[in-house]
Amino acid sequence: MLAVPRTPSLPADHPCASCDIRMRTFCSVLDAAELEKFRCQGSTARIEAGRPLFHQGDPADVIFNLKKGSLRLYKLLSDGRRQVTGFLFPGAFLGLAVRDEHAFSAEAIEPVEVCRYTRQRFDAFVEGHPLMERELYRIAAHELAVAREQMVLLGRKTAVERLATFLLSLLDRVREHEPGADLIALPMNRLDIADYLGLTKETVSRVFTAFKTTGLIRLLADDQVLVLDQLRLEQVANGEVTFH
Amino acid sequence: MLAVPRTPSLPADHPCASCDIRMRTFCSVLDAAELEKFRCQGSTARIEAGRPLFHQGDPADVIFNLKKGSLRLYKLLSDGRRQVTGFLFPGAFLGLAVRDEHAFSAEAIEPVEVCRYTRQRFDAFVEGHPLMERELYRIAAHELAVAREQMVLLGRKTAVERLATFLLSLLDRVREHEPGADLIALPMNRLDIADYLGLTKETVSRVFTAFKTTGLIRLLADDQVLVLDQLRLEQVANGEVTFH
DNA sequence: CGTCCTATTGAACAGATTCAATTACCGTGG
DNA sequence: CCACGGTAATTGAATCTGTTCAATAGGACG
Repeated sequence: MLAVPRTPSLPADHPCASCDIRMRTFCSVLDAAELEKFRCQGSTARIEAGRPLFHQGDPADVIFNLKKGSLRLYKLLSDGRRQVTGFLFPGAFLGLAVRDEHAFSAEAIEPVEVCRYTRQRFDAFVEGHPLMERELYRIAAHELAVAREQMVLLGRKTAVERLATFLLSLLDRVREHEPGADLIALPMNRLDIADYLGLTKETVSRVFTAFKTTGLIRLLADDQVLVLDQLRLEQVANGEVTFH
Repeated sequence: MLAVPRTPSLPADHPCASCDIRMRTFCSVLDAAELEKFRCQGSTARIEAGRPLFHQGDPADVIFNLKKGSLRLYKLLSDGRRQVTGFLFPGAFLGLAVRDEHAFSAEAIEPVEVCRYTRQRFDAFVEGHPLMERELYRIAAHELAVAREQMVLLGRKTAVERLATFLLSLLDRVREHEPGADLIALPMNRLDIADYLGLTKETVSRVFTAFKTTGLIRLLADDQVLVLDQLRLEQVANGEVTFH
């Protein structure tokens, strides 16, 4: 469908020992026995940094559960312009498309570990569990809300507001696991961030510098960002501060 | 939650005689008796042009089924910047949020007729119909795909590409009902279109003029657009033509 | 026919991009 | 441990697309 460079298919299967990251989400809707029945039907695969899980247009016959690492999801225009529609982190489900073809590409940003289920098997499992159906709907509706929030960012926010918003969303995610944390990992590069925020990598870089020199953040080694002034970052994200 | 001007609540109820536009969609998953059971539990309301159905932050306790007219959905930033996240046309469902508060506002663009169901009643109905659950998931997943396509438009397309894409999407919609048609109704004004495409009303106006003078479209009275050269409009939408 | 609102057009401006050059960083090998 | 090489990030300057502000034209309606 799209003329994008293909890499060979995923590495060979080996049994999945503990693919229960996302499964925990389903604990609330499935009893232990049912959960166990589904838990280890998948197989684990490791994917190295930069490698695709699938491309836009590929048949959507596999469901992924991201166990380790991070992914970028993106869509391409025919001339190569790219829009990153999202980043995925451990616990995320991927491949829940209704269509039989993927509408976007997924690539590993860092070395990744995923648990894979055939769509057939996943569908069969869901078939017998109406509450799973509801949970899937809940997930889709949440992603829809996130996507619409991103539409606001892309359509109406300035470069400075976009990056501030992005950093705060990453901070939120970190704090789900470590309340009070102020250190953000940035596994994706500037181009990824730019293509996610509808900017260029140069603009992203410049805004990072501006945030740094005004004392909002500190850029550390190993792709890490320390948030120094969350309050002002929030004001910047909401356009409550002119910033120049 | 948001300081937006409120208008009084919806006009008084009156019985719904034939709220079956969207119900047809569910025919595939419900038998006739079940469908009938749900069909007329709603009440019809008329809303005049410019009036809201609900605002961002309002409790999401009503489900709407759009029977006549068109709606704009939008989100506001605190300083008044607006992002229109979508336009709704007859047959559309609205209010299917998972959260208990609306994440966006909905306003009538033209005089509108909706069928309303209480969320409570709708949920109760869905509860007993697992296939409905699946259908709702299907709808949400489709809207998610549309939202991501719009992210590409907002993040990576030029003004000219955006408007061409928009016109073609409207043309698609028209042709679902009238194959081969080339006349598009534009009930929304330039500002609505601009806020949907992440542009200003002036830019939208300028691009309309450019499309007109290059023979792509003709602007007719009564907010109608005649598509004269669909092929070239598609090339423009896909950036295959420089256009200047 | 006049009023009001929307749409169009024009001209100056600004934010972000583009293109180019420099610097920083990281892994590798000596 | 340090020099080297390659990639990514940063910085600079010119350019450009789209915005802003302002004025004019058009259209619906009383």
